[in-house]
Formats: sequence, C-alpha cells, structure tokens
Amino acid sequence: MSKRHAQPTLSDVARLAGVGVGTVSRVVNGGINVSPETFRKVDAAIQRLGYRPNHAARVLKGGRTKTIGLLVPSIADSFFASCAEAAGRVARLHDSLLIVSVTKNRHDAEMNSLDVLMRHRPDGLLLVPSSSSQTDLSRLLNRSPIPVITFDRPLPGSGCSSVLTNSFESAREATAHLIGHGYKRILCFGGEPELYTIAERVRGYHKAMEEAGLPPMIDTSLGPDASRASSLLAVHLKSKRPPDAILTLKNSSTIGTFQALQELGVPVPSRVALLGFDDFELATTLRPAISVVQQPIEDIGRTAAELLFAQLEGASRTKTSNRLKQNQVILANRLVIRRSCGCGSV
Amino acid sequence: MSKRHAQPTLSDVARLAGVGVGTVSRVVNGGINVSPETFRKVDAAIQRLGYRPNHAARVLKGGRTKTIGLLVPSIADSFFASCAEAAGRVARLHDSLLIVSVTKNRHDAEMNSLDVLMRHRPDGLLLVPSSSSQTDLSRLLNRSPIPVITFDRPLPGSGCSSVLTNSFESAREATAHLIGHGYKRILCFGGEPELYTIAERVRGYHKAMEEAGLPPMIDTSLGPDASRASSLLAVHLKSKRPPDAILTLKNSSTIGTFQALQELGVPVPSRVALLGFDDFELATTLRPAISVVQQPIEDIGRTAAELLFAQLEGASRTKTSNRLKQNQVILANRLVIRRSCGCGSV
DNA sequence: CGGCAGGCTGGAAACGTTCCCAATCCAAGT
DNA sequence: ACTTGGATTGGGAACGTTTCCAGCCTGCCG
Repeated sequence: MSKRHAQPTLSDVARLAGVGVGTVSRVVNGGINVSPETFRKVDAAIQRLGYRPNHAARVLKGGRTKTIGLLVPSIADSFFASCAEAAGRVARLHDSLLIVSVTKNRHDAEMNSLDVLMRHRPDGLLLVPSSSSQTDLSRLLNRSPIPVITFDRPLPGSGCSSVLTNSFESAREATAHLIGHGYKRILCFGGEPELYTIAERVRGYHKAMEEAGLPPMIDTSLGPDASRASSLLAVHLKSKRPPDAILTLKNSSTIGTFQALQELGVPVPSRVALLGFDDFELATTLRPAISVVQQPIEDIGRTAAELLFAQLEGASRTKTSNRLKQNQVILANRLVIRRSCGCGSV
Repeated sequence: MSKRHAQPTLSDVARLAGVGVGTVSRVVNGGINVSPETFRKVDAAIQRLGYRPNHAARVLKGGRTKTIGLLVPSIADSFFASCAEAAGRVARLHDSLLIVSVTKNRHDAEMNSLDVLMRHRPDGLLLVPSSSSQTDLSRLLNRSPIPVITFDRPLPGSGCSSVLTNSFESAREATAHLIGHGYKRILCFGGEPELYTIAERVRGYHKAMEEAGLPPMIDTSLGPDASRASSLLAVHLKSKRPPDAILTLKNSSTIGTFQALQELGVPVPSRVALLGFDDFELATTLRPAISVVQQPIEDIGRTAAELLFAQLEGASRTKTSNRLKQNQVILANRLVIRRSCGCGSV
C-alpha cells in the first residue's frame, strides 16, 4: 500500500497490528467495542507509523469537512481581522478551521472567491457581502446546501441571518451628542456611500439633524483610502459656511480627517470638533484623544460564528432551524467620549 | 444517486446528458478529446443541475488539495494579518486557498493547531514557529510529506526555508543612529526576549553599543502587551542614570512606551528620544512623529508564499528541490527617520 | 448438554472522482 | 476490401475511510 513517502493508511496500520481495517477504524474513532489488548496493539501501530486519518476520505464518506468559509473584503483590515480571529476561536471550539478568501469589496472578485471557496465544501459560510446585488443573492439562496451567515452587512432577500450593529441609532446618537455641544454646522464626511453601514450612518446623521432643525451637510465623496481628505476638507473649511464639527463615517475617514486637520493647522476641537465611527488603538493617544462610536468587533465575529454553528447543529438535529434561520442579531455600539468632540479635560 | 438535497454528482450529469461518467469528467477538466456536440450537451446538463465537482473525491484520488496552511501567532495582529493577505494573494494566483489557525505563541496551542491543520492535508505550510523547540521540529521534519516555509522566525535544524528580515543589522544601524545623535544612555526596551526577532534586535543593539564603547542598558521584562510600560519606565527615569534615548523592540512596545512617556509628561525627544521597531499607521500622525525600523511586511508574506509554491512546483517536476530547499531569504528593513529620535523638523 | 446472547472481529460495499483500457467509429492508406 | 490509426466514448478500478453485516468465541441460561 504505502508506496514510498506516502502517508500510512488504515490498512497499513491494520497489517502492522495484525488486525482488520474495521478494528483500526473503531480504535481511531474512540475505541468502542474493542478489547483493551487490541486497542493497545493498534494504538502502538498508529504511533509507530505516525498514522493520520485521511481527511478527504472521511469527507467523501459523507462527513462534515470541519471547515467554515470566511469571505471578507480584506483580511489586513483590523476590523475584519479581529472578526476573523474571534470567529476562528469559535470554530476551533467546534473542531473546525477557517478557510479564508477576500473580496476587496468588488463584485466580480467576490463571485470568483465564492466559487473557489464553495469548491472546498465548507460546512458553512461567514460572509461580508460586497453589495446587495442579485446574481450573488440568487446563487447563494438557490443552491447553497450550507448555512450562510452575513455580518457587518445584510443580504436582503437571501434569507440568511445577519449580525449587524445599530449603525443608524448610534449615528443619530453621536450626531445628537455633537448637537448637544451647540455645534450647528456639522459635516458628515467619509466615503463609499454604497456600503450598507455607511448608508445607515448617513441616515442616522440625517435623522438627528432633521430632528434638531439643522441643515444636513453631507460629503461622501472621499474614496476608500482617505487620501483626498485634506483637499476636500480645505474646500469645506474655506466655504462661506464652514463646518464647526465633523462626523466621520468610518475608521479610515476618521484618521484621514484628523491628519488633514492637523496638516491644515486647524485646532481640534476648538475650531472644528471631531467624532468618528470605529475605535482604533491609538485613539486615546492622539491629541486630542478622538471620540468615537465603538463597535463590539469581537462580539460580531463571535456571534456570527456561533449562529452558524447553531444552524449546523440544528440542521442535523431537528426542525428548530426555522427559528434560527430568521435570526437577525443587532449588536449595540457604544459612544466613547474623549476630547475631540469638545468634552472633558483628559 | 441524488437522494434529496444532495449535490449532483458526475453520474447524475452523465445520466442527464446521456453519456458516460468518463466523458463528463473530461468535459469538466477542460474538454480535451471531446466532440463539440457532446461538450455542449454535457455542459448544458452541468448548468442545469448546478453541478460542482466534489473536492474531497478529487483529493482522495490523489490530487492536490489546493489549500495551504497558515499558522501564525495571531491573525488580528496587523503584522501577521498583512502577511496573511499577501500570502493569500499569491495563493489565489495558484488557484489555492488559505486555511488559517493561530498559535498564540504558545507551544501546546501550536502543536494542537498544527495537528488539526495537517488533518486537512494542505499542499504546503506557512509557519511562524512559536519557539525553536524540538518536538515541533522533529515532527515537522520527520514526517511532513509537504513543504514547510517559516517566516518571521527560523526553525533551526528543521531544514525548512525561512523568510526573515535583517533584525540584527537593522537594530545595530538604528542604535548607531541614536548614538550619532550623541545619546549615551540608550535603553533597549521591550518584551518577550525568547522570540527570535527580539533576541536578534537585542543582539544588534548590544553590538552597536559595544562598538561605541557605551554600556548597554537592556530591559526585556515588558510583557506581550505593553501594560506595564509606564511603571517600568518610571523606575528607569528615576534611576540615577536615566536613559536619554530608548530603542523599543517591537510594535506594541513602541506604542506602549510612547503612551507611557506621554502619560509621565516626559518630552520626546528633548528629554528622551525614541526609536522603535515596526512601523504603524499612525506613526506619522503622533507628535512627535515616531522614527522606526520598518519591515517590508507585504514582501515577507508574498515571498514566503512564492517560495512555497516554488517548492511545490519543483517537487512535482524535477530534483531541483535541493536548491530551493536550502533557501533562506533575508529581506532588508528600512530605517525610517522621523522626529522622535531627535532628527528633522517635520 | 444445547442453544443463545452479546462482545469482539474481519471484511465488503459505498462515497465521487480520475485514470486507464477497451471498444467503437470513421477516414485513409495499401 | 481489409487493415491501420486517430478521435471519441464507456466503464471498471482505485483512492482511504466509515458502516454494516456476518462470523466467531465465550459464558450463561434453560
């Protein structure tokens, strides 16, 4: 059997131990109905040969692949990286591993990655959809025999559960906080308005401004990287109605805006206050410390993975899956007040 | 064949198209020696059934798994996350996916993760060894039928290639730079001296101090997180021979040290200069901007993956593998001078 | 003492694919 | 006309595992 450098197989072990393949299989799988003596013999042979079960054969026979797919825009992004870490931890608890692929937020790359990923027959899929498109949706919905959980963004119409945060509410709250400071010309600033989270945040901002009777000032023309922040902000600041506060829509916008203000020599918060979405490691170290809306990143990844495994369990057990299938978990963001919005004295 | 919700198989397609399984297989694999007409028929059947090849069966038959394992201390760490992204990009070019698992820099977790990972029979392995231990080494070396590439840290005696950076040289250069400023009491500060990179950097620092005839001041008692930086530094600063410059040994130490100095009200660089290992996004945004030794992170991940696939190609082709097997790639770090070391005026 | 239950064991079938070999067909060469 | 050969096709064997069934032995009950 064993050609040369090939891995030893069940029958190699069986031959060495002088037993049948069935017996070895029983030993490998916990040793029920195996005499202690035989167990010892077989175990010794396993150790001696360094036998490892062939995963592919097990899967082929009909088992789980013990693998879940993770499809995110980028794995270098700290947000998704932390989600991945948390999800990976949960996976390990279920004796599973993560197969990772990236979408770059582009639909074609996403479809391609999805296709490659599905070839590996993961038991389930954790997905951050790049958009709410239709081809995507239909393929997932129509012939995905595996449960799919979406996080950070929903996939309406696909019927799969999502783990989201209350972007709308927290944007509204954050904006209201700025309004409470007395700022009247609050600029909502950032990029990629086509993304769900960004759109929700803009909506929340809009609502709060409306409620306060203030005219909304929205500029979502900043790109994915925040390279143009400085020039864009220069224009806003030189306009006849310059903003006295800025709500930034995501991590990179917040940092880009801070850098731009620093570069332009605009004092924060005395001339322009700043409050941003997404916390970051050095937010407390910058001067002034940046006030942010903090997402429960770890919880997002963890919850998504837990939901997925719950569906997997449910699928193999009973018809409880309906309750799980319609789940939509909304986690609460936290407004973390520091200095940049004009508060405190730290 | 197809029970109910099961995925369609080759023979399902064959039956629908009215051909043999062999023909369908040929179509799926590029359609050589298949008449155009038959190709059309089969392709139609494939589309209609939504057939996807069963990866497990292919693998079992002896093919590649199109999968490479990535074993890193943490995937949330920006350094490893960026390496992973780069490696993943290379993998995709080779039609492969990444299976990720984490070691937390702990030996037991590493062995466990490795075991779980190997069960999935990746075609190759990208590894950041938690230590230079022996059990680990022997298992990898003895019965790993797949190529293993180590990065960030070597695994001496294992015979596998590594992708490293010139930690020693760049630490020496960085220290020399500080010495060039006229600093004489340079503290080498950070944690985890058991890690290869840290040890090399300490060695480089030591060498530079020795060459300048200065007494080394080394404190590597800071933990993995930099939580104790403040109290440790307070002690150093109050000693009768307080440092006038600090060389920090890694990312988190650099940030922790900066935070501690800020907290303690120590002006940088006028009272204590700072130069750290590892660049980070906001290094230019902090005031003063932090001078750092910058590692070519993307290159590390990319090179490691490229080396791995080169070995995979080589293994299936000829005996060129010897040349590849002994490869040890050392990438050059870059000293990025900003303000915190006392230079410039930005 | 005969039969039977139950622990233990060996081995065949099946999972879905690829690879190989044999079979078929048609055109062309002798 | 008969052979040859290439192109095309069908189908069996094998990959390594799990699962199931039959067989064996032992000890116990009737």
